This record gives sequence, C-alpha cells and structure tokens, in this order.
Amino acid sequence: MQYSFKAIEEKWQAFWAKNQTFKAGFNSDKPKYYVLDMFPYPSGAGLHVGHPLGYIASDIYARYKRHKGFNVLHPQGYDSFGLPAEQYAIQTGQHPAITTETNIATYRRQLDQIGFSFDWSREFRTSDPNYYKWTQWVFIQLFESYYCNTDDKAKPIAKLVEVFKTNGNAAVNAVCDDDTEQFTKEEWNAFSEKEQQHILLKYRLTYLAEAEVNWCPELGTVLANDEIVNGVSERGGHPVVRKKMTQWMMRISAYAQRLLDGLETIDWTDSLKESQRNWIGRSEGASVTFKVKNCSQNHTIDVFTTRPDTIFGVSFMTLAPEHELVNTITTSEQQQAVDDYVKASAKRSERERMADVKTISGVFTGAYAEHPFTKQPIPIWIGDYVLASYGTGAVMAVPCGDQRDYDFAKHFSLEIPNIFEGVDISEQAYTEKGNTAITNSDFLNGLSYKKATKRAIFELETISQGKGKINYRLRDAVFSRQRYWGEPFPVYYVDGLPQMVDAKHLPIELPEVDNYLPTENGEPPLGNAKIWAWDTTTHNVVANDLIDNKTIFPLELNTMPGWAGSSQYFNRYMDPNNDDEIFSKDAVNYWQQIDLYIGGSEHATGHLLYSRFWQKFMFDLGLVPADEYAKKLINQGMILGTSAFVYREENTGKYYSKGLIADKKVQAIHVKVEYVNASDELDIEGLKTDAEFGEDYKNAEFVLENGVYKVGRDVEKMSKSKYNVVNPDEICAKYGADSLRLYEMFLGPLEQYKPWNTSGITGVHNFLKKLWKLYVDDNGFKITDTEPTKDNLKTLHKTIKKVEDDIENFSFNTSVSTFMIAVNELTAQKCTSKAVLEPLLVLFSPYAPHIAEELWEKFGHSQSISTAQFPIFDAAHLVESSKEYPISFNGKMRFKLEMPLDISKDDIEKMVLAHEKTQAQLQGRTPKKVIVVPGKIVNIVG
RNA sequence: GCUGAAGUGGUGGAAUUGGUAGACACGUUGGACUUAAAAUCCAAUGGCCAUUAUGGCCGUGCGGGUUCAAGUCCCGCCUUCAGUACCA
Repeated sequence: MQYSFKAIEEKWQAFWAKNQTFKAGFNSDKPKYYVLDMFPYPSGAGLHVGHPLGYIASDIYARYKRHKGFNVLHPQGYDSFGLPAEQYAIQTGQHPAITTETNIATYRRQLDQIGFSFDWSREFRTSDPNYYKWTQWVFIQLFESYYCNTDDKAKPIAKLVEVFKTNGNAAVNAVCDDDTEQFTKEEWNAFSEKEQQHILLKYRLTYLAEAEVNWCPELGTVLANDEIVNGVSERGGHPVVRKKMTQWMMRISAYAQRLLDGLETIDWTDSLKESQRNWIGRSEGASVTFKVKNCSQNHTIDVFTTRPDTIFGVSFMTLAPEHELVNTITTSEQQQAVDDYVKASAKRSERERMADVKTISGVFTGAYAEHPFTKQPIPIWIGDYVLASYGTGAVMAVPCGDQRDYDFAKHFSLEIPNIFEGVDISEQAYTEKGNTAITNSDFLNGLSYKKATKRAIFELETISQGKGKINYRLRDAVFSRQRYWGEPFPVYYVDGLPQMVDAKHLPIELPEVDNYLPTENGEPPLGNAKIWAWDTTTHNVVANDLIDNKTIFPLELNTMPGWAGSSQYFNRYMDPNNDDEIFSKDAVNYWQQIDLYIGGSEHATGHLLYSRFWQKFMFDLGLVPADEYAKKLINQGMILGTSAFVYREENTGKYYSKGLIADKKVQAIHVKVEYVNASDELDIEGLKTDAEFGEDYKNAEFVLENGVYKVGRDVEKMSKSKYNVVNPDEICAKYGADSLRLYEMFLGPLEQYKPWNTSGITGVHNFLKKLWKLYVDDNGFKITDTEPTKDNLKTLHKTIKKVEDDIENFSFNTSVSTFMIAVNELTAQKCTSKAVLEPLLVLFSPYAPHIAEELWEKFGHSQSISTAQFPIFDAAHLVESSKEYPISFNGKMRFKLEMPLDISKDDIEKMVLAHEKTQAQLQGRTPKKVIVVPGKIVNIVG
C-alpha cells in the first residue's frame, strides 16, 4: 500500500468539515485556550508559500493544546476592507464587494487544502454589515466618552456634562485639547448648544478636529503615520504632503501611559515592545513659560524641555516656522526676512527637511523673551530644526548643553554661556547627564543633574512659570479616510455639528455609488452616493435630495481607516453571530483574552498598538475582563523567495550564462523560478514556450557554459513582480499538505526570515513515506500487540520529551528533525508494537494531521485523532541500568552519561563513583575524586 | 545617531544551565538496482595533512579575557538585517 497523500488529505479535510471537528463551544470541564492568527487581507494574488507559515505554527499549537486537554478556540476570518479592491473598482467599475468575495473564495480553498483546524463556524469579514455594525458601535461609544485623569479611565461624556452644569470645568481633571480654557457653571449653561458641543469635542475620545495630516494626493486620502514609510505611502510608494484638514481623530494619546505600562504585563517580544515604547516616546522634563518682552497682549511661549537644570544656560529661543506666534511677535524690521523664511520652509516638504539635516537655517524675529529668573532678554529665533508637531513647537535653546542648539548658535554667532563646572565647550556641547556640577546658575550652583532638575522645577512652580511634565511623542490618530471601501461612520451633521446615529439603528450600510473616485468638487467617493442622508424620524438612510435640515440631514462622507475593523475583532470571535450585543458577557468571561497571538511584526506600531488602545477603552467600559487582549504574541518571520536572473548583454542582446559575464555590460533580468532547477540551470525551452514571456525569448541567443545556462540567484521578498513566488497549490499537488506543513516548519526558527527552496522538500516528503512504511507495508497495516523492547520505549519517550519541549518553546523546526530520527530508529529496530506506534502518532498529528488521522483510523478508532490524549513522558524508560548501558568513558577526564537531566545530582555522583572505583581497581590505582557539575558531564579530578 | 536582532560547512540550520561543534535535511560525489531515466536503497561529505590502519593539526565574523572546559560568559571592535530619528 502506497502513501497516497492526495486521497488521504481530501478524505480527512472532508471528514473535519462534515463533523465540525474543530468547532469550539463552552466547556467548563476543560480549561480554555485561545489561539489566534492575524486575519488576512484577501488579496487578488492568493496565497504564496510564505503566507501560511504563521497559520501552520498556530495550528500545530492549537492541535497540541487539544491533545493536552484544553478547550481550544482557533478561529479565522478576513480583514476585507482595503485599498486594492477599491483600486480595482476604480479601474474596472466592478464593485469591491464582488472582488473581495472572489478573493475570499480563493483564500478559503487554499487554506482548506493545508488542513487547518479552524473553527469556520465563527468566520466573519470586516466588510460585512453584520460585523461592521459593531465597529460603528464602538466608534459611538468612543464619541460618548472622555478620559478622566483622576480615575485614569474613560467615562461617559454625560457625566462630564453633569459636572459642567453644576460646577463648570475648574475642578475637572480630564484629557482635553485645550487645558487653558476655563468656564463656570453659569457660563456653561449660557453657552449655545453649538458652543457646548464645540467644547465637548475637545474632551471626546473620538473627535472632529482641524489637524495637520499626511495627505497623499495620488491615493486621494490621508494616511496615518504608520502608513508612511520613508516619506512615501506604504502602499504604492506615492509622495505624502502635510495639509490641514478637518478629520475624525482618536484620542489614543490619553492612553499613552497605560499603553506603556501594559507592555510590562504581556509576553510579547522585546523588539516589538521596544518599537511600541519608542513610538509612544515618553520623556520626562518640564514645561516652562517664557513671557514675550514689550508685548502689548502679554503673549507667552511655552516650551518643553528634558533639561530644566540647564535653564540658566538659555541664550536664545527657537520657534518652528509654523508656530502660531511667529506673525504676532515679529518686529516690522524683521517682517520681510521672517516671511521669506517661513514661505521657503513651507515649500520644502517634510521629507526634504528630514533628508537635509546638516544645513543650518533660521531667522531672527526681532522679538525678545524674558528669562523667568534672571529677567534678561532672550532673542527669539525661528529655525526649521524645531518641529511644529513635537512638544509645543518651540524650544528654549541651551547651546552649551544641546548639540543642535550649539550648532545653531555657532552658525549665527549667538552667545554660548557655559554652565558646567570645569567642562570645555569650545568644540561641542556637553550633553551628558552626569554628576558634573552646574555653575553660573544662581540657586542651582553646585548641584548635579538630578538635584538641579528637581530644584529648577520647584522654583518654576513657585513663580508659576512652569511645572514638571511628561511629554509623549505618540499623537492622536487620524481616523478618517477619503475612500469608498471602508466602514461608513454612523454620523450625520446638523448645522455642521456631528451627531451619532442611535446605536439601535446600526448598521449604517455603505451606499451604492456609480463612481469610486472623489467627486468633482473634491469630496470623498461617498459624495457620489445619491441615497446618503439620514432621516431622523424614520431612522433610515434616504435620498440626498430629501435633505431639509429639519428632520433629514447629510451623512458623513469619510470612511474609517483599515485598522478600524481589526481593532477589536479578536473579541468578536468569542461570540461572532450575536446580533444583540457586540459579544455576550458569558462568552467574554469564558474566553477572556487571546492566549497566543501569531502574526507579522510589521504591525508593531499600527494594528498592535491601536487594538491595545481599543481593548483598554472597552475594559474601561466594563465590556471586557482584561485590559490587554493578547497574553503572548509571536512574530513569525517571513519566507523569502529565491529570485533567478538571466544576463542580457546590452549591445548584442545575447544572454550570457552567469559564469561568462566577466566584465561584459549586462543587465540582470528576473525570470520565473519554475524554469530553474536545483543546480541553478535554466530550462531554456520552457522559458521560450512560456505563455506570458515566451515571445520575449523566442529568438534570443543563450550563451552556455559547459552546455548549460546558469542563472544568478538572489534572496528577495516574495513578489509577483520578481517572479519568485511559489504557490502552495503546486506544492500540495506534488507533495501534499502534510509535506508542506512539515517543510515550512523545518525551514528554520519560526521568528526568523528565511529563503524558500523547493528542492529541500523531498527530505520531509521522504520522511512521511518512511513513516507510512513503519505502519503499512504491501500486506497492509502491520501493527501488532507485541511487547515493545527497551529500545522501542527509549525512542518513544525520548521523542515525547523532545517534542513536548519543542512545542512549548515554539521551536517547531527541531521537532521535525526529532521525528525523522525517531522514525529512522524505529525502522531500524523493526518495531511493530502498538504500544509504541500508536502514541507516536499523536505526537506527529499536530504537524502532519492528515497522515496521522489515516493511520489512527487503521488502529480501529472511529473518532478523530484530535480527541486523543498527548502521551505521557516517563523518564524511567530513559534511565538505563549501568550493566546494559555502561557509562561511557571519554578521553582523559570526562564521563558522559546518557540519561535524562532530571535525575538527581547525588544519584549521578553515586553511579560515577561506583564506576570509577571499579575502573581504579581494574587498573590498580587509587580512585579519583568525583565532582558533579551541572550538565551532562561529570568531572573527575585526580 | 539611537534601539532591537543576528553572524556556525557548498546551502537551510542543530548544539538544554559553559561540557565530544556541525544533529537533521538539501546539495554534491561514488556505488547498488535498471536497456535507460525516475524512484528507492547504501556509502562518503567542515578544512588541511597523513595513512595499511590507528591518527594529527586548524576550525563557530575579528582581537583580547575568565575557565579544567567557550559557538555559548566578560571587555573592545567589524559586518548584516529590521525599526526609528533634527523628539528639545
């Protein structure tokens, strides 16, 4: 009987689907375990072999946990809103929903053929109104909440309105855009509805604001910071410019400290946590207020500094060119110069400014500020090294203590007072925060960094010109996109003010449009919709031309960004078909949070940060029991493609084999990897008859070396455009899903980036054939009830131990090797014993579930192997008596003991001492002293 | 610049708390089986030297150090990858 993987895999995939083998429900007898993959965006290209890597790993772990007696939740779905489907719609007019549906069908077929143990009954798509209803719902909750600093949590905005009515905002300690604005209860109650709403927007956790955003003209939409890479859009690589626009924002900054603190409680990789820490960018220091001299309106400039101890070293101030006071304070003599400078720097894009760090530029405003303590005048400059978007957009310049201030001062010949005792600052600034005493600094004289900082803050607070402050780099996230294919906002506008649709009328479904481009007057694509107005009496979406501004109002034209749908999906899996609630209390209390989350590290400062923010918000509302949603997170590495190149000589057009290039002027051209064999030889005939590119090479001349054409190779990201994509369909057809699964794990450590090389798959494929032969030969199933030998049991238990350790540590690659060794050993031992080969199957089954099920059935089991218990390791089988397995004597001073490490130190000492005594007696010498050191090796010291 | 990860044969990669470096697999070479190929099986495979055989020396990016013992620990460099950056 041959190992016919095709029939076996089809059979068991059908069996799992029919019996809903992996359907998860409440089960109080078993502990729960929740394993989740980052759900995919279903792109038109389908899966390549790199995509399933993380899914295979999580599937192995999920299956393992089932064997270990856990009730496992392992769902899957689709993050189906996104740009590619919309771009396709723009080009072809096909509705993105249709494209998405087609792509999902392909994804599902490809996923199914790999044999994942997903609970498909819980599948959902973020673009399904039944799902995005709840995305809209969370948005409304955010709108109806503010952040209370006293309780350090989000609370209903209605509570805040109560306080305003009775006490004004003097005693309110909440996160607000403008913490200088003060009003009494009388003032509040006298405000118009519009004025009140305007104020509340400054407190709401999602709010409408005029903000400087990253606008991508090419894509016609704004982008979040994490959607921009090196100054161009992540998707498509289009340029991005800064632009002021009214946008929905998420007040994630209110959660900055909690997002930072939460990292300490979760088991995520250090590099990922570090990325998030950097992104949040906490720095401690002080805010200092400088009064502008000779200013009729008493203007002040606030700065943030991490070095309040250097306050007496301030010799000038620098404002960002965009700073709001630039125009107000500039003197008439300097007006022209300042205008020119501001205009020039506005022209330069952010990217140019970043690229050009070395050129120092700036201009004097003619105005002076007053030093808070010395009252000396401080010239106010403008310089583009100060960023409007960080801190307050203004700095107090301390040239002796900051290199950029120092360079600026040198360039414009400004004063550089030294406030560091015995430090030479003639060449560069002294930026260390050491124990150097401060001098020329009045009350700070003689103090070191730490003490001076404390004292400076104290003195600033005394004169009410500053206070200790913690600044975060993390900025509020723009939540609007000017696109069609995203969640519509449940928002309509009355007199220009946003109103939420009552939650019970959700979802607000995406309207039909006949054009997916922005409208002629620049509105987002939803501006093309004809039925897109909200009727507040019937609570329905109605035609735009019915808008009467009394009961029927315009709806929001923006849609939500890509990360909206993925920010709470992991909770929805717990109760995905609930129409009445986002999820039931019972469900969330049972499943709690994700135990293991697997996905790519590229989401470090996007999805993985935003979703933590949503979870904390939902925790504040009492909706979820945990304020972190994923206990453990693993970033799977990427599988890279091995591209192949031919070399075309520029003048002759001949293609030279790699070894013949020498110093010829050649151009390297990607060719499809399927025409290249393991020895890097090109199948020229295949290439010439290729359906897509055959024409290009039909008449080409290939110059061979030693009778073959050798291609060049390079490891790159798998991509259609590089022709190095390997399709899992082909692998499954040729070697089977079990081979694919094993090989992807065998390639290397899960977290690592590694190149794919199809030729290596024969190794694991042969292993599966050998495994099959261990159970089945020409006469059929060959397992017997024979007593296992000691060798058999040793192999089995060695394997149990290793595989269990490997899975717990997520080193799946080494356990594949362990299997190979086990099968080789048992084959050599001619083992047919049921007592060994049956439990062994359970070890394999997470990795190669199809073959395991097939053989399991041959043992007479009617239930899936996934119900079987993981075999229990028994160290006794590894401890051999010294008679049969003498302690091996190796070299001059070391013994190696073949036994498990959990045997006690004393036992080893006794055994080795006994052995040494016999040896000594035989050799007629005195026994050496035995010292056992941790590890496998025993030292004998003479 | 800063932060994080990593440098081991021709290749992917093993090596537990410091304990026989190169497991396992690919590839390569030789052999068996075949008219032949594929498939399968067997053997060899870090480098250098030596051989009838046993063997010897060198080897984990580089230079030091600790130790009976270092891929692993410490100090100083180099290189690669990833993230981030006039962050005050």
